[in-house]
Amino acid sequence: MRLSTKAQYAVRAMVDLSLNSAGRPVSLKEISRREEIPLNYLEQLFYRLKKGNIVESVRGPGGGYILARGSSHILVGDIVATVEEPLNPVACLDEGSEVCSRISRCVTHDVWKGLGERIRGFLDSITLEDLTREARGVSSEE
Amino acid sequence: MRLSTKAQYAVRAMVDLSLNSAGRPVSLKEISRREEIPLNYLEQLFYRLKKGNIVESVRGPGGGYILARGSSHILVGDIVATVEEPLNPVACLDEGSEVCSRISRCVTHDVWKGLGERIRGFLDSITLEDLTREARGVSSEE
DNA sequence: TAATAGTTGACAGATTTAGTAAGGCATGTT
DNA sequence: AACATGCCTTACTAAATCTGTCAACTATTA
Ligand code: FES
Ligand code: FES
Repeated sequence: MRLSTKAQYAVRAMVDLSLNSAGRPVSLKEISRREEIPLNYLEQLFYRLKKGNIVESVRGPGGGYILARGSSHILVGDIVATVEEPLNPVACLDEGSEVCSRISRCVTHDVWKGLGERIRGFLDSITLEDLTREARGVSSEE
Repeated sequence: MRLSTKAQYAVRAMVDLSLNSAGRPVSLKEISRREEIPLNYLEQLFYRLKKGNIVESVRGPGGGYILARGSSHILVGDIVATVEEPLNPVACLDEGSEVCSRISRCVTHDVWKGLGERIRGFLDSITLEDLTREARGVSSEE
């Protein structure tokens, strides 16, 4: 029941982006340095994030990425779902999949379905703005 | 964010066990046949389930497994946690692990921690009895 | 036109998972 | 006592997934 590092990296990178973008685009190079995430790996992640309409890119010198919308409208669940395709606990929930077993029409199916809904529900209850605000608070504390 | 087949098999097998044990022990051979789960694989699972005090074994001919306590006191979360050791979404929650990054003392950490708690909370809210009852209902419906 | 920075696909190494194999042990039956 | 049943335990392998790297390309701006 592990989240992939993709998801962890993506969320951290998005917080970093939101935190350090003062109107201007932020390059992956910067994020890579600050967050210690391999640049090439970040590229893959942002490729997906862009296709998921979570960020927009600005090409050329001085370019980079910017948020596609206000951070209060970007949910952690969006980021995770975009980068880690099917957020379902079991394969049969994915799309055109068959039932896993015949016993009583698979009672356990509903359990996993409910679990998936809880997971999504929780991650969708947190916005990028929440994390950014918290990050600012934490770094000035102590 | 996938559950291992271990967890899926284990829960299904436990429902099967609870459903088919009328006081007498149920052999893994039976469960294996009914649920179409490889016998050797089941043995591994029940080895753990026994160590987790969820089932008890009866050796010798006519032996098998029985529930260690009433099905209303066995939580789905117990089964999953026993068979799929650390139920945490990220490694740093496990035990003696280091912090994943230094940015602002890792804001995302609390998110994953909360997620783990939700997952456990949900799975702990369902008992084996719930599933057994449902299984009985479903098979007679329709 | 040269430098910057994003875009995209291919690929390899490491790790994890799923499943198999095999031998041993305990218990009850004949 | 011998045998059959069925649990107990470890070891191993094949397959899938995950993580990260490489390399070549395209668009933009100074
Ligand atoms: S059919 Fe979905 S868990 Fe069995
Ligand atoms: S330290 Fe736990 S997620 Fe970063």
